[in-house]
Amino acid sequence: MRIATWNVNSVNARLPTVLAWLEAAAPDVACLQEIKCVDEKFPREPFESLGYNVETHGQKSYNGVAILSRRPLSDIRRGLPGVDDSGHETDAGQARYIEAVVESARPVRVGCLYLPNGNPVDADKFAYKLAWFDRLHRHARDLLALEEAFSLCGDYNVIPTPTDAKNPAAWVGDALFDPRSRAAFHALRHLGLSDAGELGGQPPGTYTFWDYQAGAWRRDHGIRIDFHLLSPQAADRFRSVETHRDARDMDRPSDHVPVVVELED
DNA sequence: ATGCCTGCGGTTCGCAGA
Repeated sequence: MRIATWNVNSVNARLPTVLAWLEAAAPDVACLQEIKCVDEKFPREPFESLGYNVETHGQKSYNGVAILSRRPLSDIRRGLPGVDDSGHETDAGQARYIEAVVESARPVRVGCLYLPNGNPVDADKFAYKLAWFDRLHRHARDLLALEEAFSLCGDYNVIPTPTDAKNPAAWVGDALFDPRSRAAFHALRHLGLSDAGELGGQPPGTYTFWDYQAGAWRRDHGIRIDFHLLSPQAADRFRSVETHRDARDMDRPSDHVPVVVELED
C-alpha cells in the first residue's frame, strides 16, 4: 500500500496540478492538507473518476484536510479528541485532522494532519500550536495502545533538526524552528513512532517545502516539514519512502511536495 | 530592515501562510 501526504495549498486552485500528479504517481491513498474549502466545495467528482473514495473535513478559506483512497475507508474521525488544560476545545473551528482505516487484508489506519503554523512566537497562535501538539500526542498514545499499523502523516510545521533546513539560521525565532516546537515533535516520536524518511535513509537536503518568495525553490532554500510517523506495526511493513521533489516544478505548484511511503500489503 | 509570492474573500486590500 502506497500512502501519500501532500499540502496542496487550495485543492480548487490546484486541481489540474493535483490530478496530474495523482494520475502519474497513482498512490493507493492520498492525504491532502490545506484544501481551503468547505466539504460542499470539494471537487469530489474528478477524484472519484480516478477511482478514489473521498472523505473530507473542510473549512471556509483556511485549513481543511481530506483523505482519498482506492480502497474502502472506515472508522472515520474528523478532528482530534480532547480539550486543552483549561478545559477549552482547542479546535477553535479549525479543520486540521481527519483519520480513517484503509480496509484491506492488512488494514492501515491513516491520520491526516495539518499542524498549526504558530507564528508569531509567544502570541496566542504559538500557544495554540503547542496545545494542538499536546492533543496530537495524547491521541497518538491512545492509538499506539491499539497495536495497529498506522501512519500519522501531514504537514507538521516543524523543522525538527538543523539538517532539515538549507539555512537553519534563517529560521531562528520562527515558530517552525522554536525549541518548544521541536521538543514537541521529538516527544511525539519518542512515544515509539518512526519517521519514514529516517527508515528510508533519506539524505540531508530532502526538503518538502520551498517558499514562493525570494527564489527559495531556485536557490533550494527548502525545509523538511512534511512527515509520515509510523507505528511499530507499520514500521515493520515499511518498504520505501519517496519525496516527489519534481512536483515543485509543475505548473502552478503547491509550495509543498508529496511524500509517499510504501508499506507491505 | 523590509518585502519578496500565493490564495481567499470580497472588492482592488487585509489576512494567513512558513
